Amino acid sequence: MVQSLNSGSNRGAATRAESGRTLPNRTASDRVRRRGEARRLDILRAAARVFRRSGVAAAGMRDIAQEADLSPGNLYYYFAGKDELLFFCQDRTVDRMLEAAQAARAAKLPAAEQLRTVIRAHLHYTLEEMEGATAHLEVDMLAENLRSSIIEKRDKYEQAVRALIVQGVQRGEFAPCDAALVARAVLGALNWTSRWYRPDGAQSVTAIADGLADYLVRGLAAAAQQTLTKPARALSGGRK
Amino acid sequence: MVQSLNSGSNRGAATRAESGRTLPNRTASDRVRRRGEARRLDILRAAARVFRRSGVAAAGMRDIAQEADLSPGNLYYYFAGKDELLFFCQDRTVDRMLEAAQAARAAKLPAAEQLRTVIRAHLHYTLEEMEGATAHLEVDMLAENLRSSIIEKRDKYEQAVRALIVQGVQRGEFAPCDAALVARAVLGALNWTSRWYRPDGAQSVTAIADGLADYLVRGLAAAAQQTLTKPARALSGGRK
DNA sequence: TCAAACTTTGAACCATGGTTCAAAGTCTAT
DNA sequence: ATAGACTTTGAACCATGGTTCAAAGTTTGA
Repeated sequence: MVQSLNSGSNRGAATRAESGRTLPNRTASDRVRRRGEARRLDILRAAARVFRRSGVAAAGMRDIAQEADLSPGNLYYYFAGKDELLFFCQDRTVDRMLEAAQAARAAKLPAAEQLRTVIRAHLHYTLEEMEGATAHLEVDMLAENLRSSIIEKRDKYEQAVRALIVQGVQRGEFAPCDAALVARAVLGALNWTSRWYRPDGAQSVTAIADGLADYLVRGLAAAAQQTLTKPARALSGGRK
Repeated sequence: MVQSLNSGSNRGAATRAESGRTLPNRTASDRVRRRGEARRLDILRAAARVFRRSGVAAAGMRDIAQEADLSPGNLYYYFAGKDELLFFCQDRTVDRMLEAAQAARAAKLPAAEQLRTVIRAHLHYTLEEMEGATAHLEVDMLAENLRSSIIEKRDKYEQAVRALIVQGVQRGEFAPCDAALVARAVLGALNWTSRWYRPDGAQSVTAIADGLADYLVRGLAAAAQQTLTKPARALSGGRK
């Protein structure tokens, strides 16, 4: 879960850090490794930025290298290739979202609030964190071996959201519904934001999150308590 | 609007059909032109199929040619290139959806029913018609000139949906809301279906459409009439 | 300060895939 | 049947872009 960032091919540093060779002084090589990982993260963020800006397909390794301030060839010292770059972007993001979903589900809150929390987290990780890991959505570009791993986690996340809805229904807080379908509708509405959201737009991410949550939760709320869960916010457009 | 299918580069037939040259017998050359257009449509459908199967980026001209039963080079006799192929796919689909949205809005029906109609049409054109013109969603691949045209129509469509929601609110059939955001949420939920829908899955397209409509409309319905507009369907999964 | 390990470079390699083209095949009108 | 228009072919062209690599630069440990 900690996902030390170097699981796949690691030609670079950090590999032989474990190899028990009684190093007289461990702090120094630790510093090297630490720096290496930091570098990797920087590169990853740069890549995510380019992915977001140009789209995964159009993003070239040369572009990414430039954005990360290093030579094209040097990229391959830190990552095995574009696939791995994309993979880590996606993996980090989906991990965060999964965590958030499971935490929300465990929390002692009304189902509506749980869902709200998930929605907020989802948009945060999709649009803000990790330079807006929009890459999360383009799984098709990965080679089979990497892809399946992401798909699996993605499915797990979807299950978590679905479970949250089912739970709400069971508690009587949500109206009965086709939870699988609704979960997909919610996730679709959320994921689609990456198509139209612009960082310099009128609405902040949290404003968008709140607005979407209002609508998406209302469609679920059991008729009786509809107005109880949360007073529907006024119809505004550009509150910061 | 009729979009005679050959607006861009048309090196092939149909171009000089207009050239006033007093043809002794028009029916014959008409037949040729007719056949040409039919062929173009076949190719377009084949392309759409490949786009859907492999994704726009991964779909190669050679694949498309094979799917359409002709040689790679021959494709270029009917279409200027991959861009144009993708363009026509998208253009046809968005035209249909726009039509449907405007028709629905003009119809004398409760807002909830109007929205239902749009949702059904949207999914129909996205998942079924035109071999499931999933291509509709990948605008980023087109060159600037073609892309802007599609974007424009797409925006127009979004406006139509939004207007429909606003209208519902004004009539008091929908609860007040941020119509722009809700419209995007609805469209997101709909467009996202192309990521998970499988023709051989348990639910038919109309079943999915109904299910989504139930949820998406309920989130809009004014509290008072909520149960009036449509009795919420039972929670089923696989009705044909 | 020296050797080993770690980084960096950028030019070159190479597969992929969109596109072109000249030659050949087929159909239509007379 | 024949000229001319319409189709088809598939090999070759070429730009793009991911990737490799050998050599050079820098840091670390003794």
